[in-house]
Amino acid sequence: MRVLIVEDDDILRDGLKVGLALAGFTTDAVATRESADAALAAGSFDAVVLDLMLPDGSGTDVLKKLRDARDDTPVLLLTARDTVADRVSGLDMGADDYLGKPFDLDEVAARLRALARRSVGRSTALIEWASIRLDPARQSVEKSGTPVRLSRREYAVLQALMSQPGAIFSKTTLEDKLYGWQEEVESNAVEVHIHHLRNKLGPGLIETVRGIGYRLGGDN
Amino acid sequence: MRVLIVEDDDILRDGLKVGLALAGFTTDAVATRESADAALAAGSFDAVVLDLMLPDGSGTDVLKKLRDARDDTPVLLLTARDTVADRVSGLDMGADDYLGKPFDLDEVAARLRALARRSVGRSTALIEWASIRLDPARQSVEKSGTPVRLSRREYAVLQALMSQPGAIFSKTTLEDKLYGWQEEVESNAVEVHIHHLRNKLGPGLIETVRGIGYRLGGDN
DNA sequence: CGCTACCTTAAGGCTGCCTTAAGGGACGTG
DNA sequence: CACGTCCCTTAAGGCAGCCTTAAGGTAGCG
Repeated sequence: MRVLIVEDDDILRDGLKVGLALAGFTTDAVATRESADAALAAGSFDAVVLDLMLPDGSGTDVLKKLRDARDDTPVLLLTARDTVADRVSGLDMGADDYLGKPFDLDEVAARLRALARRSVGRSTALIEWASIRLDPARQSVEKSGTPVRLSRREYAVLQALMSQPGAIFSKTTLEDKLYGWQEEVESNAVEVHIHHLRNKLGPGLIETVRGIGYRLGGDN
Repeated sequence: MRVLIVEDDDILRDGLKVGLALAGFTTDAVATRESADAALAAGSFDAVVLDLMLPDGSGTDVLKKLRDARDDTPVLLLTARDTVADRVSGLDMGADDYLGKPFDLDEVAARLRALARRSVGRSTALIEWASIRLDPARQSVEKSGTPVRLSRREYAVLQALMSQPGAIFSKTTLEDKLYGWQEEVESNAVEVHIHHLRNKLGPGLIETVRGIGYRLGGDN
């Protein structure tokens, strides 16, 4: 779950970055309209947290540009001006949700989870596949009812795979979901995490599609 | 856009009905949990506006029942208790959005539009021919419903053939689809892959057109 | 009957993945 | 502040599966 944060206030931006990281999101943060456009054009995000007031323009411009490019990435608007008219116009402009400042970090995280969930066409908050159950809100995983301790990276890999059971994720795609720009990885880290996941969750769950990537498959 | 309103307060319910009608929605309104369950089981709605406090139970029960039935209809929760904890739990329970009372009708309408917008789309482009089904998104192939494991090259050959069922593909054309311009192949690799495909998918599917190439043909 | 195009099979090489282990950083604890 | 723990990354070696190649066999076509 990779999220782009667009917020010019340094303190708020860092707060969001830290808070969402704690909630299990991978984050990239920018402060200007221009860099937001660039980031959105370059990387693929699962959601965007977008401040309306930016130094070099309005967040609505970013939103409009995104939608004009037929990009459906869920967008959560943040704004100080919290009037109903603002909300309505923001939502009708293509935003998916709206929060007025001051906001609560837990609520931002919950709304992002709801948006991401809906964007892949799923309704329930729990994700289940074979004997595995994953709870995004609690960042917890169970196998056949017994809890399994996963590290953060392991959890992130599993969540990505379970977001679309059966779909194939290339190693590059998984890296994109695990790491922001800063922290680029130049190795087989994903392979190692997959290996640890297989140890903890049993064989047969994560299939290798040689030359292409990984996916959830079979059962057991 | 057909919306189900679940709200026990008569005044609020009528207000929602009128307001949403003015905003262009078709509405059905019920007042109890039981009738909400019945309405959801019977009709198909594009969205649900759901009050949490109902005379004969909680709105969360309705929500849970809906999601357990694998119904993805977007749900907008309404509630008087507007604490952050409530919102977070509501969203993580499978609701798509959340509004505290008092709310503004325009905002309800805008949020419903945002929900409905997101819930459409997502079509899978399967290619089918005879008893073979190919899913480009998953890079998977089924024969008569049972999955068939193909290697990357084999899959590439089959996808090429199925992209235009019945059309003839020369070996050169197929090679072009399999290999970049860099890596030239000087052998009968394509023939071998065709052979493996026939083994896995059965005879009769891939026809040889002597001197010209291959194509999908016949059936079975 | 000979030629050509294609089929079939098997073997070798190579790419990509798995596995393991070591080093370093973050975090908590004494 | 030092120490221990956990986790994450990096790197190296080994293994397996796939792809290609090549050689011999078979069917179509004159």
